[in-house]
Amino acid sequence: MTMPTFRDPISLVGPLAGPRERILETARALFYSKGVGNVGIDLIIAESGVAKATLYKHFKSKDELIVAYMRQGDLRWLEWLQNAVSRLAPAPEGQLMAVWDALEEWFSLPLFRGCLLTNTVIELAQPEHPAGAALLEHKERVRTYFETLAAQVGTENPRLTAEIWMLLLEGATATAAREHTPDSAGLARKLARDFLGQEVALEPQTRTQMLEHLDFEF
Amino acid sequence: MTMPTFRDPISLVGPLAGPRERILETARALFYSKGVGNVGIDLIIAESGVAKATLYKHFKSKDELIVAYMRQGDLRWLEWLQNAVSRLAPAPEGQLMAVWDALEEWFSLPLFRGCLLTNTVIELAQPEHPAGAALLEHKERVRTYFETLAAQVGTENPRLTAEIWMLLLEGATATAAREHTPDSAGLARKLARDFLGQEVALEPQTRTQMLEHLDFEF
DNA sequence: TTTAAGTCAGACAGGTCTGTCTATATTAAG
DNA sequence: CTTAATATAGACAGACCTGTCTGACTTAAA
Repeated sequence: MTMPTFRDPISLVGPLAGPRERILETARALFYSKGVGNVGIDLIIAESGVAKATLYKHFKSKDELIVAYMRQGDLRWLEWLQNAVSRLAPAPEGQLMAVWDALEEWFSLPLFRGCLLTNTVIELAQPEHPAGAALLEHKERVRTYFETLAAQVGTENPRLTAEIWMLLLEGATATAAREHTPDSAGLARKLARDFLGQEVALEPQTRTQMLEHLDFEF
Repeated sequence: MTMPTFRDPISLVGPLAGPRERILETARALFYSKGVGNVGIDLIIAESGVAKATLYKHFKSKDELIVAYMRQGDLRWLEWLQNAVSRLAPAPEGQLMAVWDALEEWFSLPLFRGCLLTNTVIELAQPEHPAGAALLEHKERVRTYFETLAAQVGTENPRLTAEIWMLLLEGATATAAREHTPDSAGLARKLARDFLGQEVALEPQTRTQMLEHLDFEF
């Protein structure tokens, strides 16, 4: 009498993924595009094909699911950035500036809507919510990554360089999301290049290699 | 039998303000601190002391109230910025850089939570919502103001300068809201100063006057 | 084959939200 | 004073939301 459980063989996350993965993958797509406050639990279970009791077995509350969604976004985005930078600039000298090329790719995605974690914290608007801490940890991870890239090319002050990269990242991201164009990546690249032109103190050979990377575009 | 209508003589907007002003003032405080999605109509009418039918007489829907809230925030914030800049730098040569001092004041407000319009657009997450157009118009107004300041001090490319000011504004605002400190204003000021140091081409006398303004702090 | 854990489907309670409506009270102009 | 416009208080419908619960089904290991 009862139909056998339906398992879509080509669903988004695949039939082999467990309920937790399917929930998180569905939450990622829906939360990011519509905002965490505009997506109900009922929609997530419908889209993921998971029972409501199963969702609440894996996540005690919607808030907990939101935090898990942010943690996942944290790791996934940073991993994507690092891969994109390595792909765009195989040589270490160009990686610090290749950040802006990677961001331009990100801004060009049709579904781009700004930083997942920043958007969530703004939407929740609750200073005590654990989402705030998750956001700070994410940005600190990104800043540290920038600092290693800066140290790699021998900038005078890798910490300052990383903080400037963060500021330009925030500005370019907010601008790209608002204007629906990736142009702000080019402006950030220009400011970053000007800064490096003043601050970088390298052995002449490495410096020349690096400045070659800075010259294309803009 | 019925109590006379109560009018708090020292209420936020004052007893003389009409219902529309009281609604907008209450919406401004509540929407900004808690987010437009986390504030119900019932709360606004309770805090403003206005009847629900009156609110829906002045605003056809909550969406319309949200847009009016954004338009008000647009004009008020820009007016505040212009006043702050004029106060901080009475001489025109210093006004372009005084923007960063004004922003530092803004970031230092206890209730600061980022750009009112940007936050609202992020929260709504609806590409077709008129809030998006209101945001673009606001930012264009700000950019134009920066361009006049840049032209005032004779920068080589006022348009480019204004766009850089916008990018740094976005970055510093997002950072200050996240970190709960006004420090990002200083970093934006440094980048802005470095840019002007490269780009400004003025008669030597004006240039000297301006660079004096750039020297304090950082 | 039995058993235990995990999953599914969906009803349900209790709350919140927007927007409408009724009925009364106030205000201002003629 | 009369009248028309406006404001007030609050009930209400209809929708949506989170989180709990029941009961049946599936799966895998003992």
